[in-house]
Amino acid sequence: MSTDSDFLDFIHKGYEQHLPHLSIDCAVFGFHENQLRLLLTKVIRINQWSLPGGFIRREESVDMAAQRILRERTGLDNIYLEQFKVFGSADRNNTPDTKKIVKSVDNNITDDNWLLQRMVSMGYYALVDIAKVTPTPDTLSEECRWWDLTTLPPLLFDHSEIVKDALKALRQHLANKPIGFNLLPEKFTMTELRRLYETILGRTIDRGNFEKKILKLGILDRLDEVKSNVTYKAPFLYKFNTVKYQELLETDAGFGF
Amino acid sequence: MSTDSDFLDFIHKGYEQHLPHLSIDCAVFGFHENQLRLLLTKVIRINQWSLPGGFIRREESVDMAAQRILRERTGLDNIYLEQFKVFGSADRNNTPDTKKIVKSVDNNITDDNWLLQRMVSMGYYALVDIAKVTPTPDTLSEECRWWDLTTLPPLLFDHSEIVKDALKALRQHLANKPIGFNLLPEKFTMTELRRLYETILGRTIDRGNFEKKILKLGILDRLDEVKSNVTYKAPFLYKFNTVKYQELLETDAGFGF
DNA sequence: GCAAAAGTGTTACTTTTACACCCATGC
DNA sequence: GCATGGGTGTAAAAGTAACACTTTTGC
Repeated sequence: MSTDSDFLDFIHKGYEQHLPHLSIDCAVFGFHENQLRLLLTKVIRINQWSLPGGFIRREESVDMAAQRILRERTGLDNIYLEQFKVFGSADRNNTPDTKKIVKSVDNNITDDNWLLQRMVSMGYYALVDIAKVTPTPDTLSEECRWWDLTTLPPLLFDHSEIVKDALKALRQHLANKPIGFNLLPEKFTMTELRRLYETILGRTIDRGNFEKKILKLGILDRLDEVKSNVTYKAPFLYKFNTVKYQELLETDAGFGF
Repeated sequence: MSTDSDFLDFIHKGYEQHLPHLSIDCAVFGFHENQLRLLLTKVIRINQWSLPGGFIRREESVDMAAQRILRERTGLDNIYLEQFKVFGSADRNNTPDTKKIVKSVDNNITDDNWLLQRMVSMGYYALVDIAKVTPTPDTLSEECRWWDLTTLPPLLFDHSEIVKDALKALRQHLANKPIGFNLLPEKFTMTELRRLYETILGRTIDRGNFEKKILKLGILDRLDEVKSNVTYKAPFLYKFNTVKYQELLETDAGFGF
């Protein structure tokens, strides 16, 4: 689907390969300089930003579709993904924009085109290490880049609501499961982890208490290594222990910050 | 859709009114004699039990569809409903049963019939006061009744997995939000409420501590009324305070039992 | 009186919170 | 030295868990 003719084919006959009326929208979160960031794509012609998204191929599961879509946007495999809500209003994508986008490619497209139909969207959020991502626009987009979550532009359709709900789900999950690590590089300091929690939960957390609490979970391994190039006492680096993490997930243990 | 010809019409042309490839499955929970119960429908011809479910009309939202479907099965309006997961495997309803059901009504139906296509299902769970429900089969079912959750029959498709996940979501939510009241009648005793929690969470809870904790939330009003016809000291009746409940939901307050 | 379950209180234990103290580093 | 942030400890407060004592009712 990289050439123009492939693209026209997708618009006209995409329903042969994809399920109609079903779409996926992903809120991809990253963390950089103590700020939560969101990956957005700029839709062609209408000059409007939207969440990365796509459709479900007839032979793939919904979860696999989300993984595939994000692989295309980020270059990453095995992304941490959570399907948090279904967006199913009858009129959520019934806006002039929808026609404008499609007709900008082929003005002969009729109103019964599959892309102009009602779409029920599966909302996912993803947590990624921002340094590993290569933002890549899709065929319907002219740009793909990170935005600071505090200064988002207006978004397509109900995508602002999706972001709001994704953030709510993320906060809820973060307070109950140790998922924050997915936003950090492999090695990180205790303060980096704490800043992440503070940013997402929107409040400060006592330094000493945070360290005690998170270490007691037993899911962090302290390395014999400190962060270099700092102008103060070099802090230890920690690594996330996947084995103990899995154990913790299964026990459903509380984790309230 | 009550006569046979309406039904044939639904099979042949239902896609005109409904979204294809999308279905809804509901795990409806009730509580009776200290047991959690589940509402099931028996599918015609194949002698198999399944979750109540249905399809989404083109003009209604997914949530409204779920409410409508359960209104038809239970006679109740404004049911407490939670969309907890999407079931989106590519082959989840690709079984001989699917054809058998549809072809039992009209043997001329072809494999491209909309009901035989892949279905992505929105999983909901519902909490109802079992005494208010009038179980009513739909056109594809010959029976609709309550089952004890501990002795469920084998279920259609992946419905057993849906039930398992619904129960998991219910446990998770119950421990964080005061939603259990939806399973009880308007007036209830403290012990009835505690038994409900014990049953769903699968463990005993100290009587005194439970009472203290739940009263401190301030969402229960003790009535000047006691339960009658008991052979022991008559316990007070309590009523659920909707106003305070809403406040609590908004504050996202913890509620860990 | 006795059994059963309600209503309430007491105490020990655990967890959380707030904050303090000293350490290492670069300027 | 001193400012900055790291690493660790402690004590008060809050919350939780275990259980005990009394009350009411029907038999």
